[in-house]
Amino acid sequence: MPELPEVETVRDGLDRWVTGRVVAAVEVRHPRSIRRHVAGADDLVARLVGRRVTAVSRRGKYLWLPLGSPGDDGPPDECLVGHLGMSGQLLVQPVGTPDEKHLHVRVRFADDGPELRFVDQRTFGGVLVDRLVPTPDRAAESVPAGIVHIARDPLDPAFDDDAFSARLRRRDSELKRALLDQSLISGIGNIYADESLWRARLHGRRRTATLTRAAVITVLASVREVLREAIRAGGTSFDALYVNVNGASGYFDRSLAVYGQEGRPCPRCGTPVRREQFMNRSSFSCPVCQPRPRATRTPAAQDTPRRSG
DNA sequence: TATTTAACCTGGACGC
DNA sequence: TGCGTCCAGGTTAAAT
Repeated sequence: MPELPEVETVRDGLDRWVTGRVVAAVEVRHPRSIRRHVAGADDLVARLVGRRVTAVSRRGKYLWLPLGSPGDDGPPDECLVGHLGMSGQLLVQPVGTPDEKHLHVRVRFADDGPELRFVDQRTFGGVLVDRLVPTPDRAAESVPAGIVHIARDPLDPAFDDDAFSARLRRRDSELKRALLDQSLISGIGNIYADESLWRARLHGRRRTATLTRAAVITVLASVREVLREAIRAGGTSFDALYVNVNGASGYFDRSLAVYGQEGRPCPRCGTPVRREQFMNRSSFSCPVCQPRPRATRTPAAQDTPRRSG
């Protein structure tokens, strides 16, 4: 599933393949993929054609391509925003390559070179054109207007560890829930939350208000370690749903300690990894390295029975 | 106001 | 073989 490492891998690929190119034509094949562009497909196309992609930026799981205008050297005021959802792909394909089954948006460039395709099986992702606005904390930076509520991600040099620690500890919530809250810290999804918590030896149901500042810093260090390793591996691919812009899979799935490893030995202590239900998701952890906090040991928190078969 | 839950969506896996 | 059900999970509107 596309979390920060997968999105960063895509961003890096797009930067190499589309930055500096001018949009010649756009084809919207599935309206759901542009549902967040409320003005509709015609407006989206009109805002893209003739614009030059000046860069490829990212915050958390969001990507955007700032759009320059011919004859205007000023900073871009609009951008093409993309979110991959659960199964979205941004592919760079030679013109004439057979269409993918779930190809929803195609962008052709004036140089007749490889085209950009948005492919999405489950259509949770999408693209839109949005205004670029100054970030609340740094006026010199800009982000798409629709994602100003998204927090900086932990690999952002401007991420403030102390401010995050203070906000986290003020919350009356659970640690994993907080790590998945993109308005608090962005880029982390179910996979890397579980892997980070395992490295930090903390259970996801640990109450945030009970964490010391040192514990929060340990969690942040684990998160960064996992994310950086995953980026080096090109992301995590369980199936064909996540690939880079050239269609290649990442291989961080070989390094996963607990996620998807139910019943297999914990790499640290050998205890079988457990699976629990949490926030309508599966959570994986080590029963010994990550004991459940006693106060939240409720029937609902018990291990999920294995599916028969 | 802060926090939690449910719905959205598709296709593969599995049981019958 | 075919049908029904479960499951994956990021985001956000709705509920608590």
